Amino acid sequence: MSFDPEQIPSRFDFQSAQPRLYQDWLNHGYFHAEPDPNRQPFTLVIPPPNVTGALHLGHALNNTLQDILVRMKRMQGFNALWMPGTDHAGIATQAVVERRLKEEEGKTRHDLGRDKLVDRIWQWKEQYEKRILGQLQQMGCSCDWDRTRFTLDETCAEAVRHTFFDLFSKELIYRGKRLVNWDSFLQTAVSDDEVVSKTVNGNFWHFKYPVIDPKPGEPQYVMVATTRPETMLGDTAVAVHPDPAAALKKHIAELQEKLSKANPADMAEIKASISAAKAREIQILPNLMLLTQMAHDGRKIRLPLMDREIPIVADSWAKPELGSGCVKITPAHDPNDYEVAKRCNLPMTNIMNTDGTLNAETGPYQDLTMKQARKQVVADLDELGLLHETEEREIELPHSDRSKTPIEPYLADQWFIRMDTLAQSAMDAVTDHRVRITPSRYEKGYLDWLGEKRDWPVSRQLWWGHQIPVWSLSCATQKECDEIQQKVKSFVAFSSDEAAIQIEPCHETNEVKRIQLGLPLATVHVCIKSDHCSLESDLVEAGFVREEDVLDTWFSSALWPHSTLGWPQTTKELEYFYPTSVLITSRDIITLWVARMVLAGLNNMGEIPFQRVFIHPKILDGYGETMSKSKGNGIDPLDVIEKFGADALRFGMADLTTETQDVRMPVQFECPTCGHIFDQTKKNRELPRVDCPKCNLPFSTQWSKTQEDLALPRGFVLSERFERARNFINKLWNASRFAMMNLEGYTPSPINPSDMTVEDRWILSRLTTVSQIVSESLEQFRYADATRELYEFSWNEFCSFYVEMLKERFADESARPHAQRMMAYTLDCLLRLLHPIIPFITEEIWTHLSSLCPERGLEQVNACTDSIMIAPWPELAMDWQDNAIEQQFSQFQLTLGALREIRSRQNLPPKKQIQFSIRCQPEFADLIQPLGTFFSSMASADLCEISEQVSPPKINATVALPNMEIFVDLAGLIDVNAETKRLEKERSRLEGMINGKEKQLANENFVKNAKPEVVVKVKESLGQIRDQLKTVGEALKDLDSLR
RNA sequence: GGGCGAUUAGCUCAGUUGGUUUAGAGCACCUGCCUUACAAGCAGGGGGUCACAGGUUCGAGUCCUGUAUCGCCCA
Repeated sequence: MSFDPEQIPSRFDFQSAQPRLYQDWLNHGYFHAEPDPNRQPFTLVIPPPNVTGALHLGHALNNTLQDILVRMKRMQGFNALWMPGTDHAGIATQAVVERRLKEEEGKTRHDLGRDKLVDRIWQWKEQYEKRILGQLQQMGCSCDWDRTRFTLDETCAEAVRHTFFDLFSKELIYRGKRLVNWDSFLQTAVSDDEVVSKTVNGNFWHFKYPVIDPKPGEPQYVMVATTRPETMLGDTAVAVHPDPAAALKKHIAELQEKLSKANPADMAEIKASISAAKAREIQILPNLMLLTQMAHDGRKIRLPLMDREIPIVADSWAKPELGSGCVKITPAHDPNDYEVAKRCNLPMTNIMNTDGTLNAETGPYQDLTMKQARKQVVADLDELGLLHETEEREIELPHSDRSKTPIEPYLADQWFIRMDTLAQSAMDAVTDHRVRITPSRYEKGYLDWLGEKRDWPVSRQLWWGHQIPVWSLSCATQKECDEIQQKVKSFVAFSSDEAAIQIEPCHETNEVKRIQLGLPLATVHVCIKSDHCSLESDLVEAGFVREEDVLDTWFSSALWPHSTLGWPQTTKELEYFYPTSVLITSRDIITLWVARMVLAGLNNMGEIPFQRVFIHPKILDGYGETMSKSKGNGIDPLDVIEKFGADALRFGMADLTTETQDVRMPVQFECPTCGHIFDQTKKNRELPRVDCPKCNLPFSTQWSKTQEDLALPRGFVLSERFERARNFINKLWNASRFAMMNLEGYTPSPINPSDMTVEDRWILSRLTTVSQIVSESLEQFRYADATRELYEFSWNEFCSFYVEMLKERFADESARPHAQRMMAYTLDCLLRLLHPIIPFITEEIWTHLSSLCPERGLEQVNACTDSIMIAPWPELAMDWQDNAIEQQFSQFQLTLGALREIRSRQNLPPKKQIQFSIRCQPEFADLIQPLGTFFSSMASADLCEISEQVSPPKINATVALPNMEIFVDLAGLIDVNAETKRLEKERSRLEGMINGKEKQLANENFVKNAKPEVVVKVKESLGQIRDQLKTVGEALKDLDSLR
């Protein structure tokens, strides 16, 4: 292939290059990995994005980091597998589809039925999965697409089923009545993690419950208060503290303790609390003590409206320092009351239907919604004269994160995973560092959460998900129960490898009550291991009914590292690629996902799922708020790719990946009409149309709804933070372009060390250091360090110095072949180091470079690989690191900088050639001399003389460097004032430093205590600075004489 | 209430175990340049009592304590 380097455009056309290069990689199968015992594997599983919606910037960050790592490992020779896939995200996806169904067709899921709804969700999934995978591809992700999995596909389903069966058999899964967070809109239980607390305006109602047959001196009523009066219909007790006097005393003591440590601002408030508590000791304590006694005597009160006798119980949940000191107990609808009921052995009365209306237990209130019932209950109590007071106050109300409706605590049948041993195994794996979490501070949260060992409720009353493989049948008597078990075991297809039985006794332990309520004695559960088993039909025939509920999404995600590799089948992939090497994810799912993967991996595989976990930062907007579509401050990665290119997106992402936990990214709008970029504000980010402040023309946003708004051009939501990366890519492109323009006639040959110039040795030394730093940084997930190193090196060393210095050598026929080889080799290495971060541009340049120099190398010439993707990772021999050369070069750089500064201060025209001389020791002259000619090309300054004996020209500008004095001949040019100003500034800087150092050395303690080498260093530099000051002083004197 | 983290230039961030010539970068700003790789560029410049108050130390942006503000997570 031949091409004309002059034709290369001065900007990288990423829009045309990206799809072309990506397709090329796909065609060559570079992303695909097959087990190969002769090579070492490196495995990553993608945190499967959920199919609810398109990817956002957080995903872009997450996947960029994974791709960088996997591309580097691939180049390092590992057999690298990046396993891709998506997550079905049960509740989230079903909620989205249901909402659309409602909005567009006015239907509910029940109108459609299970199968049809699930069909709809599959359609949604197909659409979004395609989009998500497309986004990953546009970002350049090198996933092994042949192995793409979905948490609801057949392979994953088999893994889920096996796991469920295994845990069921070990009795680590059980069904029980538990108080769950009930989402009455979606009609499912949601886990604690899916609940968010919101502060809303509410009321605090105070009611009087009449005491039954009060004795003389005893209160007529017990006062209780609640924010949810309708729940009183389900009250089964009223509680009072078992020792209110002691509790109140303790409370006061705690307040006093707090007061002693408080700062003045808070004191008044605490003092007020103390006096209030003390007043209580007088006003309400006697009454409470009386009630406590009544509780012990088994006295009862009459629950109004329901006309039910309920006990007064003694329980420490009732706080004597709060309200009336008594609290109503609604076990089936309040988590705290539920605990009280368990402690006091109280009945639990469920008053709610799954749709949030009241059930038959509530008599006349049946079928009312909670809201209606609240109104009615308050009115009815008021009517009876039992409403004491209504207070207004702000209350914390839990809401479902998915449907945004208030959560109803609700007593329901749920499947649970017993966490004690499983959680412990996952804790041990991190404690003994089989699994290492980076940054390590996140270990604490992981261990704390698992340490609670709370059983994990895994059933969800949804239709989208893995349906629980359990068939159940209730029985009324023990005999029936035994017979049913016998029958199940007699089925032809039954074997204990394929099916397991659990007996769940009725939660109602009171036999009389149980029979009264018509509850079964027990329920027989049969779990079947595999699908399509004839056992299923046998069971159904015998009257068993399959559990309708599906499993929590995290159940299937927990298996991801092994299920994607084919478990429970013993595939060659599983044997070879498991355990995976690294997991990269964000901190909000350490507990939800990471912890569960560890325990599932240990349970199913007997081995950890990954060796290392890297937790990356979270991207916030310029106001420090989480980016989200619902706020309008979300940046679409595709917009960034379209405007800045995928490489810029990736480089930008890597560049902000420091150890910090949050990074801010100010968000801007870009006007589609005039291109003006301006800050997004909390106000304009919510508008359906925005007027450009520059051209005044409106554009549409994600909020546009009306025909009129939608017809407007769409404004981009972007961040200027990607400009730095885009500019860097442009710089690299142009440096490479320059290289191409000068590689004509290149002949491959090993590079002869004796031909090497100072700058050759310098760039090789730097390149060696840089490649080492980049490898180490990426190995330790210090992405920002790697990008910064590469940025600095590419721009400030390679472009600003090495390429500049090569210009002259390319023009010299005799120096040209060597210079070309050096250029080809250096660029080659730099591209390889950059490739994992910016794969597209490096591949494009690689292709160009290879067409001009198909064989290149340093000590040895090799044919380059077809693609940079499969080129080896640069590992330069450490011999190339040369401290002396680097020091020499930095002396040159200092000199050049000084010359440029003088030119600038003196306002000399760029093309005006100047002369200068250097006075220094011979050893320094030897350093600078070989680079002398570059002063001319890089600063239009000719070095006339360099020696110990140089005497300054009559009219000159002087620069005092350590070990060197520079004199720029300014005859006929000098601006005395400018020069005087410059030197005076320099003088005061030097004086300041001398002052500081002298003080330091005058301090006996410093000289005595500091490390000797530090003291020596200070002394040395003081000497140097003094010399410099002397030079500056003399120069100023000379200048003065010119006035 | 508990935990984690942040606070460094107008903005976004670096600053490796305390000690290189008294804090760096990008953007923004000022000056001069279309110097045949790059104006998304080149050369130069201005701008910071490192949130505040104590402490440890010969020496603190860096370590300790407290305070303030902000963010996230958990209850």
